[in-house]
Amino acid sequence: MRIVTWNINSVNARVERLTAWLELHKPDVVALQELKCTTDAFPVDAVAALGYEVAALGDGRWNGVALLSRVGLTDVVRNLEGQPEFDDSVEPRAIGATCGGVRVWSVYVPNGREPDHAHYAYKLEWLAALKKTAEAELAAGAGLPYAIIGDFNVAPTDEDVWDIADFQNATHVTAAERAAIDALTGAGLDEVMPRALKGKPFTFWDYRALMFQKGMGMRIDLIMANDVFRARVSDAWIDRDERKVKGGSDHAPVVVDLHD
DNA sequence: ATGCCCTATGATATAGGA
Repeated sequence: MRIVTWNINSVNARVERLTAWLELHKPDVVALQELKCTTDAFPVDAVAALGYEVAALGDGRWNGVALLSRVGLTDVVRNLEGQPEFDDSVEPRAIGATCGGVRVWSVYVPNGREPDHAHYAYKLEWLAALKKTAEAELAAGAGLPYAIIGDFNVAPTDEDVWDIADFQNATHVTAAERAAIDALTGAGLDEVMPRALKGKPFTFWDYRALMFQKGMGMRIDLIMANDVFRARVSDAWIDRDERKVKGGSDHAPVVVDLHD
């Protein structure tokens, strides 16, 4: 079983990239983030033609998450338990479903903007709600393989950015953000570390200033999974080739393969 | 020190991304 998480940075701007990737790598389950479209505007027909069911959640301009599956898609849950609001809005940043016997969540964690910005406090509250949701589901669950995958907007260690010296007073690397990721271990979730196919195992490279060409990336798209899931992992890797293509997203797909 | 690029939108600028 092949599962992938990919911040696609507008699903409609990249629908041809998406379908090409699906045809080439044949994933069973796909978690997308940053759809940048409404739920109704998701290109359902394009992926249905390749055998995928879709559960999408979007409100238009920013954010937006989806799950695609060709191994069943049931028990869909939209938003977190007690998900905090920003600007009086519950933003479309989380969707969960059971696909082929695996419980999967696609999440797009708030960016945080600046450490003293209200968005940063929101980010930490959001991660706390994510933990609560995971704890509640795992406590009620039937021992299914369980994974929260997506764009966490946190680099778990200093090795996960090109140069920690460039991140003074920056988000994504603060102790509080990393503690919020570490706290997911309390819910029974630990990272599945992907392989880099070349260079460092980064998953995001800013479009600006030739960051990709200079190897200046970050590892912020994560796979957080329970022990039952992790015991089935046969491989995990980052498709940096997809970041190279003209018209690609600024994030690379992160793939995890499970054996039966 | 700042912007570089890319996206979507009551668009002819702006906000957001990280």
